[in-house]
Amino acid sequence: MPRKILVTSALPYANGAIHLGHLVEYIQTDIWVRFQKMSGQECWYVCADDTHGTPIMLRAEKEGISPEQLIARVHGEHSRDFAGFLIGFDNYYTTHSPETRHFANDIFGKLKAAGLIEVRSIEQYYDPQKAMFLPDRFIKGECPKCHAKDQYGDNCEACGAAYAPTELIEPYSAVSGAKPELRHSDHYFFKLSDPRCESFLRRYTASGVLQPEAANKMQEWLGEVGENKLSDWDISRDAPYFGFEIPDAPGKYFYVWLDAPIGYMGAFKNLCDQKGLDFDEFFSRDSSTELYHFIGKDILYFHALFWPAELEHAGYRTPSKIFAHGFLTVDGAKMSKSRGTFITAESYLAGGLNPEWLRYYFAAKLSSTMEDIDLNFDDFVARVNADLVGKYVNIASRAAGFIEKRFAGKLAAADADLPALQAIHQAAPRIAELYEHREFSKAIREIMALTDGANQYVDSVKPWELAKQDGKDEALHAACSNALNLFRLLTVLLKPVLPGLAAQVETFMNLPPLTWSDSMSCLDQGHTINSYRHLLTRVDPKQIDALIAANKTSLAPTENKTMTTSANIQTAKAIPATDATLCSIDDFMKVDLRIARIANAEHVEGADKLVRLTLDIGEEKPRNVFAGIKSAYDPNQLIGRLTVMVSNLAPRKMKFGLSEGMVLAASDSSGNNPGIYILSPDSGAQPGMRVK
RNA sequence: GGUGAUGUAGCUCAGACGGUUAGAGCGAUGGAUUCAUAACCCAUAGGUCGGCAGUUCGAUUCUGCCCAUCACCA
Repeated sequence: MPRKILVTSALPYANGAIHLGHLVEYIQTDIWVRFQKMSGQECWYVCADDTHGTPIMLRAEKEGISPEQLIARVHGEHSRDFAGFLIGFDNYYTTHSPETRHFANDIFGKLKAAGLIEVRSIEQYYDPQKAMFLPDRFIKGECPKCHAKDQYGDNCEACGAAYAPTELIEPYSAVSGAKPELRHSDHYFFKLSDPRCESFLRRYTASGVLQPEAANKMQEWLGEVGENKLSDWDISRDAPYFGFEIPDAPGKYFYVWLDAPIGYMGAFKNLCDQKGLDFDEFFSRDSSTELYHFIGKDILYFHALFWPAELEHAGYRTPSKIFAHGFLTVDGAKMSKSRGTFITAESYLAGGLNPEWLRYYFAAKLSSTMEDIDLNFDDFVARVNADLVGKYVNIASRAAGFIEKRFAGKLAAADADLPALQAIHQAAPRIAELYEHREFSKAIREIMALTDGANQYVDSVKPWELAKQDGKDEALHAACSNALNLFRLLTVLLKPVLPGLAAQVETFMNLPPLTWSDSMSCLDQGHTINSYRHLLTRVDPKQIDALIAANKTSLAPTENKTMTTSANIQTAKAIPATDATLCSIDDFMKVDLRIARIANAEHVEGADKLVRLTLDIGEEKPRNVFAGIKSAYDPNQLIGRLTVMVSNLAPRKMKFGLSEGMVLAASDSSGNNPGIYILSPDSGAQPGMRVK
């Protein structure tokens, strides 16, 4: 009997782009789900956009569109980004849906009937100009502790102090700038302090649904027995608010954090309706199915306290496990827009980087703990290139040519006793355990050790020598067939992480979709493969540079200046050029070519062909250069690239400003081949280096 | 400020219930090789396990303090 499993990732807010930090979670979840599906379990993966709340409302207003239009657009963007990273949701829905509204009303009604909802008057800042109550984040003022100006209403970024918005000195509305006034309003509260909730949560959080670190954290929030540290949760907001209006409470809306997790149910209900699944089988109190939430550690509070308490007391099942992961840092530091490390999913894909590189890298670093993981770009390049291209893909590349050329694509029987092959068969169940327990980094470590074994095998039988010797056809056939069998097995093990690559391998090797049980078998004698094409390219460090540059919101001043002044030109005597069409070395040396970093590129208003480039060649001030490449390049894609410029070309005054040099580009002067191609140096070149 | 996590070779990480020479991959260096996208194979070098103090016959592993980084404090 397959297990029946429902899996969710946290709902991304419909107010911003998906970035690499988000992707840690979706990739982690997706790998786990793919592993379950490959293993024959009935596993459903749902998610949705989190669409409600004041920030959405205000953002839409600012853009001059309705909130519905905004969330529809963002839903498209998010779906595109997730698809680009091969995140295989069974349903990617929205919380602004009839299903979510239904369950929000339903849960609220049941909690109310259970006496766990209370109406209470609270005092809150109100913006008289916008005629709305202000969330803490929309009130600014002077920090009461350190007196830093323009701090948010919940805590101070300067000194880290936490306080209530009413403690701010000289508060003002971040929406209108008006001075907010305190007003009373009735709010609905979920009575988390009720003894029923407390005793349930003590049991629940200690029952093994949480990672040990998370359970400890909960203990801290729950306090000692009898301490009753839990306070009631304010779940309503006043109009104007983009969300669901509370039944029988005109002008009162569910707080976005109430309906967000309920969105899991909404998304799943919607899937059930599409697929004919039984919703109750997964959500009724006595359900024997499994429910898992993958989340970031920052939202543990909502998922481990509020959410289970709501479900429990509304008569639904509670989550089987809550899996919290850590944050992503980039090159050891928090993601930063100014450093260009706040990298969006869109820019990664647009830069031509392979999503499976990132999937592999994250897998190689993820564990079951809440520890943060670091994306170190040097490590990223080294790891992807060495492990995936150098080791794994290399096995197929080494063997496929011989099979194709010498044996018409037909495989010989695999040697079942081959140690490298046996090692994989034996390791597969252990690796399955590691996937199951979300110890992906350990799984990858094991798989790569097996991959090393496969390369060692190829090295030991030396097919390239066999190929040159007469009468060794059988040995050559066996060696390459074994290698390809090893490659197929490794592909099975990597498939949860690299589904796209695995699909390519399935095509190349002429296989039905690989499942986990295939890790225990070998291909039949005579199995025919298709011709091999490169499965994966290397990461070029230049792509990383371009990616970071493309994500820089404001250009930092030029770093790592290279010196350009001491060019130290050789003045050796050259043989004078005899032919007028030839150019002497001296002539050539007059042209001072430099490696330039395109610090900025932009359209030129009114120009048909020109792009304005800001080029860093290590000088104090970057050069302004106009290049006639508009027809071939989108300025945004140029930013951060290295190219070659003539740095000592006489400056030329143009209609749009002074051009202080030129960039080199290739084009076909006959016009037979359209297009313009600017040059790129090999990796390692630095801005300011001379080209000669 | 309080609480917690982390700090091990150039990089990314394992590990040690305290005990002889602390591991892996990558990188570096040397060799071998050329089937494979200069990939692969073999070997070598590199660490006083963040700092200080304590417990102990013995600590990198336990305790305390300190430093750094990160997170949480609804």
